[in-house]
Amino acid sequence: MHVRQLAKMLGVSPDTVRYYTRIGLLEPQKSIENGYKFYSPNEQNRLRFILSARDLSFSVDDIKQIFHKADEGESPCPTVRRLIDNRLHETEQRFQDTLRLRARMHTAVENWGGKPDKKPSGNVICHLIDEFTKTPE
Amino acid sequence: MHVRQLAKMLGVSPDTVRYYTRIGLLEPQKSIENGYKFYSPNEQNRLRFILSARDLSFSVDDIKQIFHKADEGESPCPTVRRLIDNRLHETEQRFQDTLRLRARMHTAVENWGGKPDKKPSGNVICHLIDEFTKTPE
DNA sequence: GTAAACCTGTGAGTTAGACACAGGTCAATC
DNA sequence: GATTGACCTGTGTCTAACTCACAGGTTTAC
Ligand SMILES: [Zn+2]
Ligand SMILES: [Zn+2]
Ligand SMILES: [Zn+2]
Ligand SMILES: [Zn+2]
Repeated sequence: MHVRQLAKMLGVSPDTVRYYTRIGLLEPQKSIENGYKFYSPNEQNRLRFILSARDLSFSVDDIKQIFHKADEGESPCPTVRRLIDNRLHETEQRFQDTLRLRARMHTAVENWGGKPDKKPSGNVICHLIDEFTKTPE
Repeated sequence: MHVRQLAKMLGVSPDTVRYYTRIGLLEPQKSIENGYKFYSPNEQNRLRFILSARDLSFSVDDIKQIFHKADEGESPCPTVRRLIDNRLHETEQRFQDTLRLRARMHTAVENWGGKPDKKPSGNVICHLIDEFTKTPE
């Protein structure tokens, strides 16, 4: 199975498969004849796993660590539990940040609704942005 | 005013100021004597504006466009209104994505709480991740 | 046989800075 | 005046997770 077919089967772009291959997450056999990469059922399964882990926000480096454990025959579960704790904290942080940002942006747009356009002058580059920042209440 | 002093005054890292300078958002005068960059009050004001815009999620490229308008004496306000609409959609998308991800992760961690560690076998690399993906209900 | 359509691997580009580092500058000594 | 050490500078390189560009190889249709 070549890169495009595998990509289509699992619903990702060929470039994504190429990327995972390039960094060593996938190790297809290389055809001597034309240099094309051939993905065995085992590699297909590995990609499936990568995508499952990705959907839980595991990073590529996390997945490398998980594979490393599994390839040595050890249980990757402790690693997985430890890693997802980090990712959970990150996600919570990102969630809170995005929540705050969204509120700020909504407030700004509402404030700007009744304001006219103005040309820049003196220190004021855009009065919308300048004034919104200076009066945050 | 040199890079470190300016950075400290506005609460960002010197590298951030250097970055904005490198990409042309700031244009300090260059001392002929020692090559150090000198930031005038006008440049200081520009950095203040950059940081205000950044806090509303305007990208560096957005800010370039805003500066371009303002430098030509035109009102950047229409540009600003158009750009923030895009950023608002992006932020909303990111918010929803993060919300969903957070729920998925919480569910996963709860499911994994009562499960033992297992060694990899056959097609299963990590049963926690594999089984969670396959039984999403 | 040839032309077009399709596919491949590799190299480079993307964001918004962070980090490393060789060297320049400045104040306080001696 | 020379020297030491602390501090500061610009420039080059690196990051995550891909996406895009591109020269060339392969397959199919006629
Ligand atoms: Zn496991
Ligand atoms: Zn924790
Ligand atoms: Zn404006
Ligand atoms: Zn809209």
